[in-house]
Amino acid sequence: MKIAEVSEKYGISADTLRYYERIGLIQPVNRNGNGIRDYSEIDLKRVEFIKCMRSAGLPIETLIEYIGLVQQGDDTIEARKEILKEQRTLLHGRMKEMQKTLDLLDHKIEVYENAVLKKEQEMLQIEDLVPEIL
Amino acid sequence: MKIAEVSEKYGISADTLRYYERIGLIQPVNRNGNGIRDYSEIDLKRVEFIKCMRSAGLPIETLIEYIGLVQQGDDTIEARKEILKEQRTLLHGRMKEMQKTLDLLDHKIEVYENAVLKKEQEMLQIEDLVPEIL
DNA sequence: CCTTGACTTGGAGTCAACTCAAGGTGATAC
DNA sequence: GTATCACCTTGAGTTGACTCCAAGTCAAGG
Repeated sequence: MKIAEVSEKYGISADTLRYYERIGLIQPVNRNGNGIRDYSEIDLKRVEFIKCMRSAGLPIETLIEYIGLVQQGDDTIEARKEILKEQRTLLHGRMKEMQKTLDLLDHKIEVYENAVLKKEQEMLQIEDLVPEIL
Repeated sequence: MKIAEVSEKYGISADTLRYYERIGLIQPVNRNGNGIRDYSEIDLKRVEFIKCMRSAGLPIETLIEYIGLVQQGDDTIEARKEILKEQRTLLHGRMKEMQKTLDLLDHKIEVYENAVLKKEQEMLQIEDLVPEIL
């Protein structure tokens, strides 16, 4: 699979895919005869994993460290687990913050909704008054 | 309340508080005789609101726009509501992404946990074997 | 009176994460 | 055979959000 298709498939720009590769966030992708990247199924899995982690805000540096450990083999399993656990904790914390914000947004929207309703009712009352004035 | 206390109270650096004020994210704070900021209760509420929104990743630009509308008075209620609704949708989307990532992290951690267990069991078996070899 | 320390300003510097640009190669379409 | 197109590389530029710096003011303590 060529870079444009991968870009399309995952919604990541080709520039970003190359960038990820050159900084070591994604392992080097195989090339066809002309030096053009040909993403394998495994490469796609890796892209998808990185996309998932990045979309949740895990820092690139941490992910590079993790990928580095993966490449070093089974002796690093414990270390990898620790990284993931730490990131899980951090992620969990951020989600809690976001939930608070979401609740506040909901509350504010509701307040605004009532404010609009109130305004509309006032308008109606004015309209209602018209016949009585007449 | 002086800037250092506000900074302490909310965990936002004094630099950032001044920065927020100069870009219009926080309305100008009253000064005492010597030009030193003296945060009122209302100012604190504003700081807290901004802190909450920023911690969830709402962009500064959007918040500036919102604050601008607030200052323009009641005619902007509808517009404000729309901004908040849009941000709520975006936030909701991000949280869903994060939940996916969290699930994946959980899964991977579990896999690693099992891998470690398996390794330990192998070790035990080797140890078990020793007496039989002897 | 002088120093220390918390505050002020405006502007510059930093950081993460892209994103773009310039210049080059090779396959395909006309 | 030449124009177009998608790809390549390296290095520079951009963006958002701070963060730091230099130079200055003021109040209080020794």
